[in-house]
Amino acid sequence: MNIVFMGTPDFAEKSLKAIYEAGHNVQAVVTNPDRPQGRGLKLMASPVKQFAIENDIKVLQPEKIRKNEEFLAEIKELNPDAICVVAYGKILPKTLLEIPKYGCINVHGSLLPKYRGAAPIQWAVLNGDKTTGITTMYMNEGMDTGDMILKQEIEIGENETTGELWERLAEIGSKLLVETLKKIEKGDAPRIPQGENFSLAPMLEKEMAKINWQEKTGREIKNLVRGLNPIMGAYTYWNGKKIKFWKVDVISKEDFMTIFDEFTEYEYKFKNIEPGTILYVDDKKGLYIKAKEDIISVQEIQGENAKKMSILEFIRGNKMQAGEILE
RNA sequence: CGCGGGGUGGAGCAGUUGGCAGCUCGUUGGGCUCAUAACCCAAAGGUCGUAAGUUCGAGUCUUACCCCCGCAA
Repeated sequence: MNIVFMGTPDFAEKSLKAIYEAGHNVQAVVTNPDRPQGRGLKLMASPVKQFAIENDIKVLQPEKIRKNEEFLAEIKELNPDAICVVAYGKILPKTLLEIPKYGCINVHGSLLPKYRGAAPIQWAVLNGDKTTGITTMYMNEGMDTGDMILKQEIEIGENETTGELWERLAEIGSKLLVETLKKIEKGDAPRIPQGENFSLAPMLEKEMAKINWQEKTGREIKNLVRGLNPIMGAYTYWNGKKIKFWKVDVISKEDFMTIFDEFTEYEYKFKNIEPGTILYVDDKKGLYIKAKEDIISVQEIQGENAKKMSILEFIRGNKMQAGEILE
């Protein structure tokens, strides 16, 4: 099949590679323009572009698509059988959607119609979902509102981070896309409307990365930490310094009391301790912080201007003390 | 010329106005205990990122370079 591929990050690169290796003729790749990125703001090519260059595929990088006649003409010229869109980051205009005879196929990182939008994988982890998956669909003009073709569900691990889930879904998505194309080619691809019952997964806002000790339970904080790893990292302030948590565990109050039986005699005080307070810290057992209901045990942490490290290493160099309050 | 932090024994850090290179952990050896991510004793391990400069004397001040990291997109 003649295909034009549109996508930008590594998630998309997996799919591009899969259809390329499945023997489809990738006529061109459309990806976001190179952006200054990384330290020193060097101009970086997207993973999709890099793959395309390595394999001698034509690369198009329009700044915008809507009302971009030159770009549209170029695609028409190629006359692809299908356009595959994976994490491209732009909504496509009708004029483009109508070009390929098999339509525009999208790989989405959730089980639609749940989590339409830019950050489905992140939200699945943030909300502590047990399962999620991949959906392929025919695109239309809305935001992930097209008719669905294939779906695959997977379980989310108890401790799985967005980054880990992201990679697994990229893999699954690439396979599902190849399968979808196969079905389309044979003409037996289903077309399932999404219905009215949907939810949204909007882009993540910067503010949400700050841990709200007053209102969040330990479990919610753990989901936040998992969900924001490795995109932003959930953070809080210790002694005026920003520290990020990359990995935490939740411990119930009861279990905590078992580990530190000296606390049982103060249990009556426990309710009055402010959330965010360091209950216990040393370089053997780690760092324990009171959350709204339960207790958080920090595993992996990152100090200001430092790299990630295990909590034990961090404590050796940073003299944290029980009773200090994080905010 | 986007902003900022940093390179000190294996790990994480401290090192004050330049004046004997330190702390916690780990490692090795020994001891102790019913027992622990327990405790006690001892030891090993550093050209303080590289090069030059200032100085009686530089981890510390100056300059250049290399490397690492965070923010930001």
